[in-house]
Amino acid sequence: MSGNTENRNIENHNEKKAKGPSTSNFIKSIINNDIKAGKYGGRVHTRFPPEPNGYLHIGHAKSICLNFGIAAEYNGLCNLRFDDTNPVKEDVEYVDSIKEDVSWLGFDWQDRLFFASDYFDQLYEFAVELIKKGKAYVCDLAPDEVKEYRGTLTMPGKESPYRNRSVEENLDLFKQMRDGEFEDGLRVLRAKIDMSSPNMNMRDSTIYRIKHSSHHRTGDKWCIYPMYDFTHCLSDSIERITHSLCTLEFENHRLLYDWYLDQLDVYHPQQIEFARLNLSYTVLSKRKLLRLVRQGYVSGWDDPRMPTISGLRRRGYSPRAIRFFAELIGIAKKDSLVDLSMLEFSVREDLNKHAPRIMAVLNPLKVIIDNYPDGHEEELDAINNPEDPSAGTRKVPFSKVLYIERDDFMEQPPRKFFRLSPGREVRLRYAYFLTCQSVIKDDTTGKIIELHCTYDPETKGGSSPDGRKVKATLHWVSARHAVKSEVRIYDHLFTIENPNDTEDGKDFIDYLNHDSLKVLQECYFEPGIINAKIGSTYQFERLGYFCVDKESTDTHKVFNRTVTLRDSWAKHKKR
RNA sequence: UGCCCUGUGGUGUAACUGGCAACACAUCUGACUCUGGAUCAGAAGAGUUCAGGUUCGAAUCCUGGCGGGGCAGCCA
Repeated sequence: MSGNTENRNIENHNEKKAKGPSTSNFIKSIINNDIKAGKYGGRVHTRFPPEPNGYLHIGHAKSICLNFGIAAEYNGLCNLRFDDTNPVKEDVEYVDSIKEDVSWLGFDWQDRLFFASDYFDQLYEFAVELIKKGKAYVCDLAPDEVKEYRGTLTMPGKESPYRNRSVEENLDLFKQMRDGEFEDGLRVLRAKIDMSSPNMNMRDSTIYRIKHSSHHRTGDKWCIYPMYDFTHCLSDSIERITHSLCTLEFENHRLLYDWYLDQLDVYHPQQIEFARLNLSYTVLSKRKLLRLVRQGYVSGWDDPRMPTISGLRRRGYSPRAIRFFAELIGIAKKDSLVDLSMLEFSVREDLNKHAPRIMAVLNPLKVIIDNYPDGHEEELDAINNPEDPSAGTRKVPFSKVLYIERDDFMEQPPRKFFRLSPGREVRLRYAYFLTCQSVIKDDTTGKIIELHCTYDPETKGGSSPDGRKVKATLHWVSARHAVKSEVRIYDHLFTIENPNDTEDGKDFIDYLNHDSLKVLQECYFEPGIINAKIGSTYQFERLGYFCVDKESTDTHKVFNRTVTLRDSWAKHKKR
C-alpha cells in the first residue's frame, strides 16, 4: 500500500518534469476502451481520405498526423485513400501533390494507396442490393423539385411521387442510368429513409447521380457517380477501417454512415469527428485558398505566405516542425482558433537544433576599421551550430571594411540599447572588439553613410585579455568577400486574427495585408553561402531562420525568411 | 423557433469517468551567455458559461437558461 503511494509520487514527480504537450485526447480514450472491450479484435486501422481537388494545407496536416500517428501508436495501419467521386472537380495534378505532401510530412502508406474509384464496381453492386431490399429508388424529380420536396430545417419534407416504384422498375431504371440512357440531372438513385427526419441527411439522400464526365482514373467507364456518404462508409468498410476520423461538419452524416452499413449488413467501422484547425491571421479553406491563387493575391499554391504544405515547405518549415505542431495543438471537438505563435514556436524549436548558423547582413551599414591594415585579411573560426557540436566549424574572412546591420547602430542610443553607438565598444562575433569613432553622413539627406571605427587587436577571437566586457555582439560580413543576394521577408497574409469572421458586407479579401511581402535586394552574406542548396535552411545569426528559395541560381541566391528569432529587444522597442 | 455538437487562464489542450484545476504557447522577472538566440530558475493569470439540484465532496452527474458551431448540393 505504502509502496504504491510512493510509486505514484515518483510518477507524479516525473510527470511534472516531463515537458511537451499532453498526449491524451478523446479519440485515444475511445480507442483504448474499444481495445479493452475487444472491439475489432484490438485492431486499429485508420485512413486519410482527401479529395483530389486542391492542395493540402496545415489543417490537413493535423488530420494526417492524427490518422497516421494513431495508427503508429497502436501498432496499426493507416491508408491513403483518395475520395474521388466527383470527376468534374478532381484532377491528377492534385493526386500527385497530395501524395508528395503526405510523404514529405514523413508518413508512409506502404502498399495501401487506394481510390474510392477503385470500388465503383462494388459500390454499384451495393446500390443494386439496396434497391432489391426496397431501400433505394430511382427518382425523376428535377433538382429544384428535390429541393422543394426536402422541406426545411424546421419543416418536414414530403415523399417523392417516385418513391414507391417496384423493385423491378428501379433495377431497370438504375441500369439505364448506368448505360447512359439519360442526360445529367434527369434522375438520381435515392435512399428510402424518412422524409420527415429531423436530420436532413436522412431525407432520402442521393446515392448516385448522372454525370457524363470522364474521370481521371476510370475514364469514360461510368456516367453515374456515387455520392460521398454512400461511398465513404462503404470504402471504410471494404478497407476494414476501425476508426474513421473526420471533421465536425460530418457529425450529422454519421447517422447516414451507419444506416448504409446497417442496411447492407457489412463490416461496420465507427466514425469519430474532431474539430478542424483554424489558425490566426490566415484562412484554411480550399475555396478561399483557391481564390488567393486564382486572383493572383499570392504567387501560387506554394507561395511562402500560404498555409499550404507546399507553401510552408517553401517557407522553410520542416516536416518535423509541422508534426510537432500537430502534437502541440491537440485534438478536441470544440472549434478554436490556434495562435500563430504556436506554429512559430514549433519551427524555432526544430530549426534551433538543426539549422546551421551563418552571418548575413540584411540592411547594410558600412564600417571602416581605421587601425586595421589596408589590404590585410584573415580567416576566423566560426561555430556552425552551438546546439550541435557535430556540425563543426567554418572559416569566415575578415578585413578592414565590413558591413553591419543598420539596426545595430544608433547615434543617440536610448536606454537599454546595448549595441553600437559613438564611442561605444561592442564585439564583432568571432572577431574583435570594435569601437565607434565617428559617423559619416550624407550632407543633404542626413542619412548615415558609414562608420569609422577602431578595433583592439588584443581581442582576437572575441575576448579581451584584460577581462573587460562588452554588452553586445554584432554579426558582420567582410565587404570585400561578401556575396550579395536577395532576401524575402514575409508577414501575415491578413491584418486581422480571424479573416473568416468579417464585418458585414466585407470579404476576407478586404483584410489582406498588403505588406506581407518585402523584398530586400542588397543583402550581404558570408562567401560560403554560394554553395547553399535550394530548400536548405539556415539561421542568420541574431536575425532568424531562412530558407533557400527555388528561384535561386548558382550566382544569385534568394532566401525566404521562415521566422525571426525570439527578439526581446524588438519586444522592448514596441512598448 | 427543428435536430446534432460544443462552452476550462489571453490562446490551445489535460484532469486516470466525482477528490486541492495541470501542461504548453503567449506575457513578465531574474540567472547565464561571444546570437538581446538557446538554456535555466521563477512570477502573474482560470475556480471551469450562468442558475438551481444530487453528493461529505462536482469542471465531471441531473434540470433549466445563455453563448458558439454545423445541417435544407445531383459537393466532399
